[in-house]
Amino acid sequence: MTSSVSPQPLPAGEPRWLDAEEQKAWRAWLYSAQLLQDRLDRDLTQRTGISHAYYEILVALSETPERMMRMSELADRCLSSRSRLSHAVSRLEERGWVRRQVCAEDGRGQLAVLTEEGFAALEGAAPVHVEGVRRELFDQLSPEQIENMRDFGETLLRHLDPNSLR
Amino acid sequence: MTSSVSPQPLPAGEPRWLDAEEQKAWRAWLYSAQLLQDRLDRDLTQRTGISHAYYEILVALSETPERMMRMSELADRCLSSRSRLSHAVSRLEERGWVRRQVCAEDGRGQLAVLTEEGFAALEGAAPVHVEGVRRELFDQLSPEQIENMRDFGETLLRHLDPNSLR
DNA sequence: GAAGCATAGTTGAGCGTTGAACTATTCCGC
DNA sequence: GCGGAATAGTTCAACGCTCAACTATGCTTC
Repeated sequence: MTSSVSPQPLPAGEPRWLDAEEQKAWRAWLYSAQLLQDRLDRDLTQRTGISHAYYEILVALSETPERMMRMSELADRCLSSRSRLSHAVSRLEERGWVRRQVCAEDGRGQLAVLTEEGFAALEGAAPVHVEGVRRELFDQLSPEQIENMRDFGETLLRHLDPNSLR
Repeated sequence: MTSSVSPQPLPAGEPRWLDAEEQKAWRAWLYSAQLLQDRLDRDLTQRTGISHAYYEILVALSETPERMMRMSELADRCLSSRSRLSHAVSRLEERGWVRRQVCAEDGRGQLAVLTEEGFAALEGAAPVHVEGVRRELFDQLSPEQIENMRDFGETLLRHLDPNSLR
């Protein structure tokens, strides 16, 4: 958290406070999202030694034909800042799961490449991950609720990040 | 992330992989949740100097009659570990927004007390926070989608944390 | 009332994230 | 092809979080 406060213009007039029903809806979403992410991350980390953040990086790389990707593209794909991704890839390099390679077409660029060891680690973690998502999310919801979840997510994504609905 | 891997029993048999539609629903939820939390936290932090985590602590304290709460109760309310909350309260103490006070009924306990300065900081941040939640969330959704969001959240909360539906 | 155990909270070290400053390369206009 | 702007990625320092170890108080049972 930076401490520099730059007060930007807020809409004038009384704040549009949430009423009791809106509060409940907001809290239900916030708490469920935090608890679910926390539970899945904890479960995956404890069982496989791979945090959800690292898992996402490995998945992204594994889904490309050559199992490699430009650093910036990988950062976007993982909703990560470049700095954060750079640190994370360094740590994955130490584990021998990813290596860096200068990009042939652009001398400024780097490619993150998934190693065989990295792919094996991902193969080990994937069943644990999918089982967690099933157990904590899909198994708890009706088909209609799942459809609503998707509709809700896609609506928000259109607003938050128009480029992310690939 | 700890690196100690303790392989616990997974259900035997083939993993129940997600099909294409399930993948889309899962990703829509995950990305929207991450982007929304990120956007709200960033916006609040930049405009007020108060992160969402700190904001939640101040709100919890402000909602009690005496503007004070036991550390553990506050941790539960904020979906926080005790350690995390203890660190956070220390940092809020440095800002003069919270102070600690030994609990009269239980010598082991501590009360976190919201100071006048802390309350003032909260009053300044609240309009910014609610405006963010409106702009990024409620304003993007139909009444039906809002109802679905609540239903979804409450369903998950019953599974994840049966005590959290006050 | 002492021993053993449970509970409340803090501390410290290590890891991860953040935002700003920095290096290196490429692109653009002339 | 030169100078300046833009882009790609890394590094650093400060902050925050996690887990485990620790202190201190209260509870229970004999």
